[in-house]
Amino acid sequence: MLSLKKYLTEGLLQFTILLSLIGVRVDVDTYLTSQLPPLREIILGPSSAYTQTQFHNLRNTLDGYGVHPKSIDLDNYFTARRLLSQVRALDRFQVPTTEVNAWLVHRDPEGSVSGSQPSSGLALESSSGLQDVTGPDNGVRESETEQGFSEDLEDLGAVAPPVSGDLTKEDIDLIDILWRQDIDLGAGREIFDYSHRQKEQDVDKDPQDGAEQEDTWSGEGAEALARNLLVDGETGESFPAQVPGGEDQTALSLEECLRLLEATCPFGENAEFPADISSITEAVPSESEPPGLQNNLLSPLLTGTDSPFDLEQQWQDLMSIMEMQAMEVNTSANEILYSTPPGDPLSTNYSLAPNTPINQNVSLHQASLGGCSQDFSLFSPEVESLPVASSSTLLPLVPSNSTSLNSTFGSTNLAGLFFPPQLNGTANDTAGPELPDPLGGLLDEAMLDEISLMDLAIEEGFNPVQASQLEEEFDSDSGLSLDSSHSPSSLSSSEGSSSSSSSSSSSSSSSSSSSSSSSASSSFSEEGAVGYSSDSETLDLEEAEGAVGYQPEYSKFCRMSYQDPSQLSCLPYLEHVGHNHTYNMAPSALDSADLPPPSALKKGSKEKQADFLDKQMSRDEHRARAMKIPFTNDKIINLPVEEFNELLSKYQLSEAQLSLIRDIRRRGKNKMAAQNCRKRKLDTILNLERDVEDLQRDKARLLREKVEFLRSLRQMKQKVQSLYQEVFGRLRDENGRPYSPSQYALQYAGDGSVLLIPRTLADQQARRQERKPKDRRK
DNA sequence: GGCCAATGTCATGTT
DNA sequence: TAAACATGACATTGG
Repeated sequence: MLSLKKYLTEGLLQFTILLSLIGVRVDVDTYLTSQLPPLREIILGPSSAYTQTQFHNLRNTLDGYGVHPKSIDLDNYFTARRLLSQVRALDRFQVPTTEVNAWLVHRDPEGSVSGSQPSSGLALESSSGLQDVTGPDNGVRESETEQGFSEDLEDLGAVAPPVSGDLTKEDIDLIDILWRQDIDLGAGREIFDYSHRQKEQDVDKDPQDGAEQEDTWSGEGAEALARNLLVDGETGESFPAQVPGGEDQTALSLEECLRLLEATCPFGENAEFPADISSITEAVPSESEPPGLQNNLLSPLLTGTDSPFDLEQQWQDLMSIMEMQAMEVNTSANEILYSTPPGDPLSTNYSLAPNTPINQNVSLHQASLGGCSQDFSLFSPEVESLPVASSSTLLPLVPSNSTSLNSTFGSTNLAGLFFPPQLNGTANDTAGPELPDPLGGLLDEAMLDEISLMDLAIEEGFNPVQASQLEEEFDSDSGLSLDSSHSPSSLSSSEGSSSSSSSSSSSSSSSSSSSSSSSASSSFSEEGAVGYSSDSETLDLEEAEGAVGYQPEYSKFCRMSYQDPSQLSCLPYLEHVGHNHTYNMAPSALDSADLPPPSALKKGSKEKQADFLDKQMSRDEHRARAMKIPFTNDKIINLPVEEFNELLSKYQLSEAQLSLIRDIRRRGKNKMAAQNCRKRKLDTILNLERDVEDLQRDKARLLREKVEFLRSLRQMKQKVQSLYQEVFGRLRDENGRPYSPSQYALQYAGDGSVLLIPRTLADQQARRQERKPKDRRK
């Protein structure tokens, strides 16, 4: 709850208030107290971990906005952007407003990112945010929008009829203004400051200052809206002069709502905004169709049967677009966007490649049916195929203790096993195991060996019930995916694990040797060194793909960087890995190395680059430069001792310089050693982890096999029992009377013949055979 | 301001 | 014995 409060910032509150004012019920408590994890996860969407990544991206790409990652305004920024994106998505997909409202309220910054769960909020937000940066120039976009957006509405099932040809010049001007407003950084940034915005709102509420803007919006509602709008001096955007009163709540259209929201979040997507505004203006005839709007607004997504699309279709569209927007960020978005033929509405409006497959079905189902799908994963086909009755029916076979089972399996007197007590009369503890074995030749030797193995397992504390429970447990553990039968590659992966251990260790040694002998850059290029973060990504990828086994390629990604961190910084996504620890640096050295000359106030690009390199330099590099060491730290560290001494002898170095050089060499070597050590540790841990997984997989497989054996054994026993009863029941003495089971028993002879012997004799033979295994054990 | 992961550094032991 | 390497422990930094 506390974390949620953090996100109930001003923009969010304003939006919530607006929604409530226009009649949408905002039942925050219901949502907050909702104990439905799937819904929560769907709504929560991104986690802080994900947004952390976005910090990097946004900081790198949205420098113009100047939003510091730690700035409290960043929350407003993300919230507002997400709100805007979702509101804009409303007209395209007819997502009810109430659903958007729920997303807002439920956003939890501490929620975990789930790759399989569709995090709609941030997906839109991040992709759009980056899209802003990579966005094309206005001119191209303008033409694209004019051509395509109205068709988009038609194709996406917008409510209003297509109006592509009805765009007035005012509309186009408005679009242009809004684009500039989005691009314009000056005013928008200020609005994110809460106090500043508060002041602005105060000013806006001042009727004296209420310079009303000329209404440039199309549609009937625009006039009414214009009365309440003020003009942003810098962007030309309309701001709400005052919040509509309670009587006019229902009259506030979605368009007005969007504009109000837009006023609070000037960082909105400029890529699609004009089209969206027009789309909402025309696609949602808010005032002319109040009942429909109300219905749309009040009908949550899960019950949206009135929507032009069914629920699944909406989710699929939404998710596909979000993913494709994300893809677009990573690829050359502009080319995709503007090489798209205008006839393809989807790709035109959403900057999508026309042929990009929409394959979010699974994710969408997980989104809408999250809880169920998770639960379903517990019931793997194998578990379901394992009948519940089998566990229960196995129960009679479960020995009360290990010795009884031993005697059961060891005894060859099947009559004592199969006959019910009332039938054979030998079901007492003493007589039963000692009965002779009439059907001893029925069981295969190999099967008996397996059964004896099962005995060992049982003696270790496992019984069939536990085995079945464990089996179910392992099977249900989708994360481990221990069921070998489920994944065809499990055995091979297990083999790969053992081989990978050697491979990783060998590669480890090779990497360390190369790192010590070769230059840093070469080691970097050869090893493709990345930090631990990439390791985790690789692991996540493996888990996401369901591949439990060790991937030999893993060690390649597991290599640590042995080179100067500054080289890592060349890779933007690894910037956070290459820390520049310049602590403990002597102030003099720092000063002499870092302080720019006074003339450096006007920095050129080269100077900036030099500054950047300076910052990337390590502490020892700074020291070496300060002490005017005439060779590079690479040489100092990596040269062999002889060459190193030779190098030192070539120069006239002071004692302080020599001391520093030796320190640099020692520290540099130790640094590499520490990196090697940590890499080895990590490799060891990971290998152990995989070994554990392999062992667990083997254990689960053995338990499954045991259950299967017990099941087949039970079936065989039943068959033998029925046959025994049938044969015994057909036997007649001289007088034509049946033999008494308490006095006679059937016994298989060694040659396969069946003998009818007295029970006492059978008991004696059973005792003898029971002694033999005991003697063997002794 | 605390937590955590990544990294650097030192001391010490081992090869 | 010196050099290189390994490793635990601690410090620092940035998110």
